[in-house]
Amino acid sequence: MRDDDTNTPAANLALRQSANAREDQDATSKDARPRRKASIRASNESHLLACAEAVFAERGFEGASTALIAERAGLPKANLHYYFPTKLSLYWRVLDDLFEEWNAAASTFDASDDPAQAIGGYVRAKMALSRRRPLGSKVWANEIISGATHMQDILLKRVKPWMESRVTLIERWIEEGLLAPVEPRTLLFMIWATTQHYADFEAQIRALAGKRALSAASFETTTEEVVKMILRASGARSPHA
Amino acid sequence: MRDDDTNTPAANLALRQSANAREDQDATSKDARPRRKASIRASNESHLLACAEAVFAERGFEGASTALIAERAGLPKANLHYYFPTKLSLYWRVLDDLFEEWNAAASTFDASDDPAQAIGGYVRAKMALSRRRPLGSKVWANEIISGATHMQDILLKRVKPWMESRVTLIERWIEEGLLAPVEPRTLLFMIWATTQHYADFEAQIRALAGKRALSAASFETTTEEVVKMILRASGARSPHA
DNA sequence: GTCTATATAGTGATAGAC
DNA sequence: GTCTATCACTATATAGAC
Repeated sequence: MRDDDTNTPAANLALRQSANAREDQDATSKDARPRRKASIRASNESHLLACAEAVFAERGFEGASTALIAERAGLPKANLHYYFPTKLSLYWRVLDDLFEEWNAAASTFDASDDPAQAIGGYVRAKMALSRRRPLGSKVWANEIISGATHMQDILLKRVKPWMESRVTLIERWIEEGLLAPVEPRTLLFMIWATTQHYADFEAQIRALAGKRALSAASFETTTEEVVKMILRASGARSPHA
Repeated sequence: MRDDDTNTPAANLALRQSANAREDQDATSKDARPRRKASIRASNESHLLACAEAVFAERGFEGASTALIAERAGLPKANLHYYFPTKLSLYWRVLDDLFEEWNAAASTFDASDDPAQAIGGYVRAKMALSRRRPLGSKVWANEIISGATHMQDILLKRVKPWMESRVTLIERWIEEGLLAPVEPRTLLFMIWATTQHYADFEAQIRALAGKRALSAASFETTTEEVVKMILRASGARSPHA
């Protein structure tokens, strides 16, 4: 929600206020008051979450300050602490949000029984996610680099089970001769690393390959290039060929 | 130098002092004084650099504090500022150090005219570096994620020229039919992303694959698995086959 | 639900005795 | 070359008027 207006505090404030105003117009009936309040809360919270994602991405958890997040959101710091009592509670909400997106992309892995389709589709979904929400990917990366102290639960209870079942699936594909005898986890790590690189190492890619390399058209081409290379790496064959 | 004693301040102090004592024993001649002083400086500086690398890796530049770095080194904060006037100067020294290692690994790319040898050797060198100095890789990753503001010079003047010439080389291999028609930069990014993942995402790998996955023997196997997959992805053929 | 003012602790950096 | 004491500043978080 409004995840592209995280730059100047002034612009943010203007957007935020017009959004509130729009919601106020609908609030004409008797029961409007609680609905409007709820809307204000929802609007401010999601706006703060978007700004927090940007600041956590740029400076990590310890380096981020609630003052800077509030400033970007065009709100006083005390307001931020009204919605999110502690910096950690705000951070957790951001991480939780990110996992939901991760999970949505993960589900594309099961879209087909054909390994080339499944893996190709998953790589495309991960590349699209890197493109659409690079800041989120950076927050995740920062969290893992810093030791993943706040993500042990997500990793162990949510990500690990997903990985285990996908490992089993990949092993079956190998047995059926549809994939080269790869180590399934190594393949999955390679997919994650390569696709997330286009979000996390954006600044390096820009410096080395020029910003045109990150244009929409170029990103499409790169995505298909990555798909091709990952499929070759995994030795995927069509089941009916 | 002593890059594995960055855990407890007490242990660090003990090691540091015994190192100094060892150096003091050699300082018996007249001209020993300046040499001993130089040794103290060199020893303290490199010890501080090692501890700084660990703290910058865990918390990023903004999140790291000179107090914490000094504490890990078993030195008072004022001492750190005696050797490194500002936090930024310390950070730059760490980045500079890291680039030297990056550069050493990069040179392995030119060890052979055979693309399979060159690429395979480079992947092994990068995996070995991830294994030997994961904290350094994390500092680099953190710096790029945060926008690479302090690394523009290194990226543009050192990394980019290296990449350009390697792109030309890869394009020649493709013309000669020794490589599949891949986009050279996409291949290089894939190599970097995949190999550095084993350093930067250590915590995630540990959580998902268990710590035995990061044992020495397992890492060797994984390295060869990664080499195999990258070579397949690039479609490398031997020039004399 | 908003926001000024502030409590308390930590920050980078320095002075100056040893 | 070492280290205590301290400066000016910023951090998270809260109180309490509006």
